[in-house]
Amino acid sequence: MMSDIDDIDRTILALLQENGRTPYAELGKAVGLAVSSVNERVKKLNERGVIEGVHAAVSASALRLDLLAFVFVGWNDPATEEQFLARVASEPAILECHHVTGTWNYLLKVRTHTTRDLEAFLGGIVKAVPGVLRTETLIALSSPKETGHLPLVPPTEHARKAGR
Amino acid sequence: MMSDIDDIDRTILALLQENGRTPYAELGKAVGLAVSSVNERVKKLNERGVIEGVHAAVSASALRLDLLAFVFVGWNDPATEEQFLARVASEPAILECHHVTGTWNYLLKVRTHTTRDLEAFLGGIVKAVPGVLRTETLIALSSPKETGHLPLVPPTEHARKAGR
DNA sequence: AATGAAAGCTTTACACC
DNA sequence: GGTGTAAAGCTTTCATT
Repeated sequence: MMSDIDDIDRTILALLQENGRTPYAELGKAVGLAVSSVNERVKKLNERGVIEGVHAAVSASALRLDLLAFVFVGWNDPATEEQFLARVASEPAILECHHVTGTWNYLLKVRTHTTRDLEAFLGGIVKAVPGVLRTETLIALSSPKETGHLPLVPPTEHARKAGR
Repeated sequence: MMSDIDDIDRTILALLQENGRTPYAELGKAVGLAVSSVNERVKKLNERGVIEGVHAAVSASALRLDLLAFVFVGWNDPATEEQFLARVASEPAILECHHVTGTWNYLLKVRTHTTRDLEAFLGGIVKAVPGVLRTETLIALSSPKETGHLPLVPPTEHARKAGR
């Protein structure tokens, strides 16, 4: 299959997920390949979209973005959705927006400096998007885990699951 | 102040958030500084922990991690928390774990291949951690926005807010 | 697909401002 | 703090297997 990801790719992905600037020499040592082979594999992982990008993780607290909130948003009129999504796209305080099952329409992950900023944000969402009827906000008191790192199951386990 | 982040730093952070491998020559052109100055600033941003790391973003769909779920977890006995957090730390399917306000204790963000894997995961959490009484799971049907990029307010706006 | 070697970039260190 | 320069390090390409 064209977009197959073998165990070597998984190891490379795991290392680059951890440190996106790991030198190819080090990746090569980890997987037992020459630098040029690693280069070719990484290039292909990028071309295939398996690697979507490399990004610096910036400290929220260093930016004083101390308030993390999850906001459920609901409406009755389906026409509300289009305007809501336009608002979501242009609002940098919204880190994530998920269409979820259950009684609510969407779940937002939002970072602001203070509760006052969050209040202003909530007012903005409800006021700026006609049709939004209700919101429910949960504040994150702490986040023991917060990573974008996907589970790259160890090669052996993966092989076992695939029935090999 | 020691950990002050000026407008030049913000521009650098915004560019590195977008592309963690932006060459210093390009960063320098964007902020009007020499390559060596950019190098020094980035070095300091790393040392100060403003940049927490650089990570490759791996495509969930390429790994067939097609199911994204938010799981609320609740218990009555406070002693449950310690074991729960140990379980969270060692479970790679859990991408995020937040201690939240409201009727639930924690909110988890979880990625699995299928509903079957999610079912196994939920059974594992409840069974493996004695004291966990209830869970509520929301499935993400789609995610119009999902970024770790923090809002780096434009320099002018920031300056205005700071009263300068 | 993988390899080593050469060429081309990028980062880093440093002397100076 | 910033700058340019030189050395070191990393990535990329390519002829070969």
